[in-house]
Amino acid sequence: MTDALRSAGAAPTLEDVARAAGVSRATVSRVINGVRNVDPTIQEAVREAVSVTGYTPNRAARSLVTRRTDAVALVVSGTGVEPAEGADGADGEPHTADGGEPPEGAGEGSFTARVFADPFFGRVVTGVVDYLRPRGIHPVLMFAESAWARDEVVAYLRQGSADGALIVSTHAEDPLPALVAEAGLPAVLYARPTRPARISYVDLAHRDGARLAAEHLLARGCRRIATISGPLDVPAGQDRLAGFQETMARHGHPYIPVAEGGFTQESGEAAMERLLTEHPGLDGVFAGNDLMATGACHVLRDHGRKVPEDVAVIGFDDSGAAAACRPPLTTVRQPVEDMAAEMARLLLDRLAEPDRPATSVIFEPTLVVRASA
Amino acid sequence: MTDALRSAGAAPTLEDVARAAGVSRATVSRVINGVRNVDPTIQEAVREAVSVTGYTPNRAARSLVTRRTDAVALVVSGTGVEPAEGADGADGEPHTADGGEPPEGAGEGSFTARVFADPFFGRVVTGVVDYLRPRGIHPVLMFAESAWARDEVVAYLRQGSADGALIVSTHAEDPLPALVAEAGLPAVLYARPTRPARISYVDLAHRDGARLAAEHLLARGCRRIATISGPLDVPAGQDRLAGFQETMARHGHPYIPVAEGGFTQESGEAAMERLLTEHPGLDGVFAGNDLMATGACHVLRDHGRKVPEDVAVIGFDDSGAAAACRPPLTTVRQPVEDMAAEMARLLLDRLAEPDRPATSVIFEPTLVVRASA
DNA sequence: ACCGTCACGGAGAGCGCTCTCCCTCAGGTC
DNA sequence: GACCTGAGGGAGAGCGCTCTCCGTGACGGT
Repeated sequence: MTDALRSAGAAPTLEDVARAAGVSRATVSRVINGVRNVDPTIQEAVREAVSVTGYTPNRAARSLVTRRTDAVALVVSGTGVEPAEGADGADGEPHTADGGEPPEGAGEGSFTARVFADPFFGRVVTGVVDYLRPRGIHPVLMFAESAWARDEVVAYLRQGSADGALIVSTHAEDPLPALVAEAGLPAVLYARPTRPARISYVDLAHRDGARLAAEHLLARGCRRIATISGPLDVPAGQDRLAGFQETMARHGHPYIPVAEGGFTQESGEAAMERLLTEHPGLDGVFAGNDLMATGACHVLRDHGRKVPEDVAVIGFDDSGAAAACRPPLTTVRQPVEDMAAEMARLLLDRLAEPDRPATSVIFEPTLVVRASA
Repeated sequence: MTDALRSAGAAPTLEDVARAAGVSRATVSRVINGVRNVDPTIQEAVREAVSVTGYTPNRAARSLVTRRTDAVALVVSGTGVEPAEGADGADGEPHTADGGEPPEGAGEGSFTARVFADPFFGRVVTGVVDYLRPRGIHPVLMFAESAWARDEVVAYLRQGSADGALIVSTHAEDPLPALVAEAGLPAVLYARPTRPARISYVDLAHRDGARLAAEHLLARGCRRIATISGPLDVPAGQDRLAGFQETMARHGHPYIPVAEGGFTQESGEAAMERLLTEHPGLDGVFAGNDLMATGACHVLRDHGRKVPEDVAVIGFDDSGAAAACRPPLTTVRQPVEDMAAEMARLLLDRLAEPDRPATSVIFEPTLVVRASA
């Protein structure tokens, strides 16, 4: 009758299974977790009892003793407001409200909305999830765009609600990596932290990617080349620009017109307009990412320039936007999914061996030639 | 000295705080959870002790007793393979490697990758997160594209790893809603389930949206109108088509050429090509979503048709793709973020009052007029 | 026949928290 | 003064699990 009550009421516990199988709790636990040797006959009996009772281990109880949750925080970090001084007007970071209170915000302008407007994050999620899933780890989505949100992330980890964090930072000067590192919480970053910290990360050799783009443009015969850079307060933006300028200089083009964008299509359009006004004769453009390259293509066409005949355009990332663009974009591929998976791998390694020192893995970009250049 | 050891070693517990404040565990708990009256002086002492010890409540321990995790599963459900055309095979479950094994898959073709290729999901996440965050609830991202994955989701919920589920189904004949409903697990769906189930959902009045599009095209003077439908095994695809045909019929256009697409840009391109071959004279197109509309615009331009002068194009969703398209798309807006937030609200309501009956909330679409029609 | 040495199962002590009791004490009330 | 009341605080029993011990019995070497 206890069984009857059980099946009707609360979820079955280890105790119930043990009783049903005629063994002790410990044995059931051993069978379930596949640890130590258990007599095959008993194993069978336990499995039988498990399926009869419809038992599912209670995660909270397990976590309480193992100190593991099999969950990791996947946090998108950035700044909602936090002035990002340095760069002046073109900071590309709209000023939203950012109090000490949890954000009640929603809609178009919210941080979360902006984040997912970029296909980049979807790719990160894909890479992370595809790696974590077969390993039984679940990602908890978090955003850390304000001081309040950052504290929440740290608290979340300290509470042991997640075993570690995968942090994708959209901004330099992001305080989160330092916070997490100081607290000694296991974490891995996407992109090198601005200030060095004892924390692992994966990154791309942005300069090499920009070099690839420059060389391709040059090899194509372009001679009046300009670039639409990403935001200059983001390392990726800086590095791509620097690498591009560097290579161009080495090939005898010490001066390259630059228009700063904000990694969005609209900002790419605006930047292209500016470039076109000041340098109507340009015949090649390297954009800091595909979204901006797409915007550039639109503007070029609006101005009667054919891509690639009149102006060659190269993007960066090889995101979905690159293939969707007309013409399809020649672009520098960033293997985001692989990088995200590696990030997850580094974190899991670290969790397995807490003493393991921080490491970094740098990926090499490749040129994907399509129609735009 | 105990304190010294504490601060160096393990995380402080309630016990530590209690000792520091000179009260009992129960009192500290009361202060932290703000339940019952506690003397203001003692409250202050406890808060002080909390900050001195750097205490953070352990979530697992709390969950163990409260039976709440303050986490919800945000699950994207669907089937491994997209096409499912013909829609005859009725089973809706295309045959993928759908064994008992966890998927090790990754990259371009993986379910997760395809999911995030569509801006739609980013918007759902945005809506959900923006609603949940201020309420201290965290979303755990899950995918349920195979029998294995579905079982995992159910197990996850049964384990009490999450308090409930928000399910976004990409496919009709998706078995997950039924599984979850049967198990009596709290859940809310995005889009009405194919087979009615005792489960709440939010949805859009797709037919009304399609009517808006039809009327706009007609009012514009289009007379040779065709449509690119979404996949016909998805309710949203069916309803939008049906609503469109219905309205057109009512206005004296009983026959409307239809090309079925798969909600992707490429499928929109292919469908447009087909339409153009068979009906070169068409002057208006309604696409089942913005991605396909964007593809249609590309193809139309490739064929020398000006949008909207020669052919008017209307999309559906008002996703980021609509504004990014050249020309910007006139489209039927689906307030995804609001709908997602509502979905979260319904779930939280249900968790607060478990007996509350299942409800549904239907949103009305609106027409957003831009340049393409 | 004896003593390791395994292989295997059970007992039971927690993990850190919440929450129900129960106790105490101040302030009425009759 | 006896009694009630309600506010405020403590004790302690678990929540369901893991894991360290320890006990037992089978086996083999000497």
